Order: sequence, then structure tokens, then C-alpha cells
Amino acid sequence: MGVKEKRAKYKEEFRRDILDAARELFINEGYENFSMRKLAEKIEYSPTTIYLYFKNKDDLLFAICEEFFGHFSDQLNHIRAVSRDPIETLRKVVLYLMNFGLKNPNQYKLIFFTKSVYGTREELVEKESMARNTYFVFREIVQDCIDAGKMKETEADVIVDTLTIASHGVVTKNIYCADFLKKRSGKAVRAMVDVLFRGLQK
Amino acid sequence: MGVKEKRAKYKEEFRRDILDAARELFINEGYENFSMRKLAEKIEYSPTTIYLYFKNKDDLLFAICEEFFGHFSDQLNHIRAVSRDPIETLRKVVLYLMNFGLKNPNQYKLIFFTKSVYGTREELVEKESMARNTYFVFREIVQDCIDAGKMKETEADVIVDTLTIASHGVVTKNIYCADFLKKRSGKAVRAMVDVLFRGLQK
DNA sequence: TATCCATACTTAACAGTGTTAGGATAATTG
DNA sequence: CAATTATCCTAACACTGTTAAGTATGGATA
Repeated sequence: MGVKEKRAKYKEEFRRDILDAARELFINEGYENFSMRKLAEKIEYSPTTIYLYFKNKDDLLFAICEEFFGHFSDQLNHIRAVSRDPIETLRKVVLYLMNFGLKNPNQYKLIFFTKSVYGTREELVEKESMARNTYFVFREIVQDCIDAGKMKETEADVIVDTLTIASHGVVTKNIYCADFLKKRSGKAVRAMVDVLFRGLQK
Repeated sequence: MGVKEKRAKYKEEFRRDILDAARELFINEGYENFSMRKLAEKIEYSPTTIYLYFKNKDDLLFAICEEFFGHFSDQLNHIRAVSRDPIETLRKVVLYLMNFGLKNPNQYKLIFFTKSVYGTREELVEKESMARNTYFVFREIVQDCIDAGKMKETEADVIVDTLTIASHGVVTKNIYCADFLKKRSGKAVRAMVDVLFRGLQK
């Protein structure tokens, strides 16, 4: 391996280290208490060093989001692979999304509250990204349900929106209403999923 | 009127002026660009003066939220008064909530993203507040639907949660997905409301 | 080997944030 | 008139993201 490649690899590795530290800091300290300076302290470098590996804070957050969406689309594919009935698959996917958000509020906030990281859906669909892959898999699963004749023949896009938006609501409710998780989130999740599928199925 | 009363009235009036300026600043400059210092500049006082009328930033935001909930619960009562069919009333209420959020993103953010201003539902129900009144009216409207035999006999609480959570999802989707409003929010709102009521009605 | 130079990283600073301590001024009270 | 109190301000603290400019260091080259 040449020196340049070695350097590139080192750079790549350091970037990963920073990313890992950032994610950890986010999860431990929370969305509001995350700062570039604290991250710098954690990795024991000056704050400015981070800017050699990430354009700015948003760029760093974007990288973490992409990491998550990579993991998430893998999960969707896995759920799809092990389950046969399309409606059951979709139900599991929605439950997975909600439960992830409920269990990882800080990471969820990071992903979905970081102002329009991915822009419009048109932009999302155009530009290669992990978030795009996730969206496509989600839509395919919905299409499976429609093709199996088990769901109203609305556009798959609109159904994806309805499901993700409702999930988003459940999670954000939990984030901004203290103790929602502890006391009523289980009930709320079940109620929401039941209403959604009762409303969507043929 | 005695001097003390006069003073109290003056204090109250100034508080209102600050509140009005703050709301205006929020709507014009946006949630992210609001700051105590900018508000101070707008009202042409030093930043510290604000702290004589509000304990801190959160206290000021809370006051604006309460103002909104006062207006909102009035609206709910009005809708309830002019409409006869309970399901139609409820549908209008949900649409009103969604549309308010879509049209007033900055104010909506302020109200629902200001971290747990009202605490848990138990706390909300206990402590006198405009938000509490709103919650009660909303629940009564849902109860009307159940009593009229037009809705599944789930607890009204849970149904209120389902509806507000879904509305919250629609609005936040709009806030964090650029151009959602312009292109697809109408469709999304209709789809969501249809699914919800199809899922909830008997 | 000595020079050069890019890479990696730092210090110091700018402009902004919420908030507080303590001081100044004006109005009201005794 | 003196004392008190209400009202407002200046200055500061401890943060924030970000940038400009500077310093070592270590490999490549003359």
C-alpha cells in the first residue's frame, strides 16, 4: 500500500472514530447537550480538528444519519426475507420503526429533527443515499400488499407517507411528552397500528 | 385606581407587549432564529429587562403556548357549537389542528417542540392551564362520537392520543421535509384523515 | 544530508447564545 | 427632604459553531 493510500485509509479511519464518538455522545448526553466542543474533548483533539474531517456540524450529523439508514434498510430487508405474508411484513416494519424511535429518542431526534437533511422526496429519490434505499424498500413492501390484493389501491407513495408520518407522530409524542413512554406508549402504539391497518386494508 | 394597582396593570401590559413582540418575532424570523437578545432589540430594551417579566426563555415560551391554547380551545368549542353530527365535528377539529400546523409552522414548533412544557398527561390534567382545557374539550368531542354509537368503544383518552399524534406527525413531516406542504400535504392530510376515521368508526 | 513542503493539528479569535450580579436612575413613600 | 423601591442598564460568565492563521512533523526530493 502506497503512502497516499495509507494516508487516505488513516483519514477514513479517523473519520470513523469521530463518527463513533459523536454517536456515543449523542446517545449519552442527548440531542440538546451535544456540541462540537464536547465531541472534541471526548476524542481529545481541538475543536478545529473535527473540521478537517467534516465540513461542519450538519455534515457530521448527516454522516450519522446515513449510517443509521444503512442499518435500517438492512433491517427492513431482513424482516421482508423472514416473513411471508406482506401485511404481516408491513406491520412488523412499522412496529420496528416506532420501537426504534421509542428506545432511541436521541438518535431519532438526530435523524429526523435535523432540519431537512434529505430535502424533498424528489431530491431524496434522485440523490444516492442510504435514506433513499430505505424509502425504496419501504415502498416495495407496501406495493407487495397492494399486489396481493390486501390493501386499497392507493398509490404506494401515499401509503408510505401515511405510515411513516403516523410513526413519526408516535415517536415525537414520546420525545416531547415526558413519561409518555413509561406509561402509555405501548397502548398508543397498538392503538395507532390497529387504526392504521384497519383503515388501510381492504 | 391605586398606585399599586396601576403598577400591576402597567406590569401586566408590558408583559403583554413583550409577548406580542415575541410571537411576531417567532413568526417572522422562525423558531431557530429567535433569541432573547433579538427580542430585546425589537422592543428596544436591554435583554435583562425581559427577565423582570419572565423567569427565563422557557417561561416566555410557555406564556405564548398558553395564549395559543386559549385560542385553540375557543375554536374547538365553536366548531362543536355550529356542527351537529359528532363525527363531522371531530373530523373538522382534526383538520383544523392539521391545517393550523401546516400554515403556522413556526408557531407550531414553538408550541409542540418546546420540550415538555406541560409535562405528563397526569400533570397536564392536574394543573390549571389552557392546554388542559383544550384537552378536555377534545376528549368530550370524542366521547360524543362514542356515545352516539358511531365509534368503537375504546377509551376516549386513547382515541384523542391517536388523533393528535397522527396530526402531529403530519405537521412535523411538513416542518422537516422541505416543500412537503407545497406539493403533497393536501393529499397526505386527506389520506391520513380518511385512514384514521375508517379505522376508528364502527 | 539538507531543504522543501504538504499534512495534521493547534491557538486565538469572532460573533452569537441564555443568564446573572450589581449598579444607576427615577418614582413613590414615610 | 430622606429612605425606599421599582425599573432598567452595563458588564460579565460560560457557553455555542466556525474560521484565519500559525506551528510542528515527517516523508519526498534536490
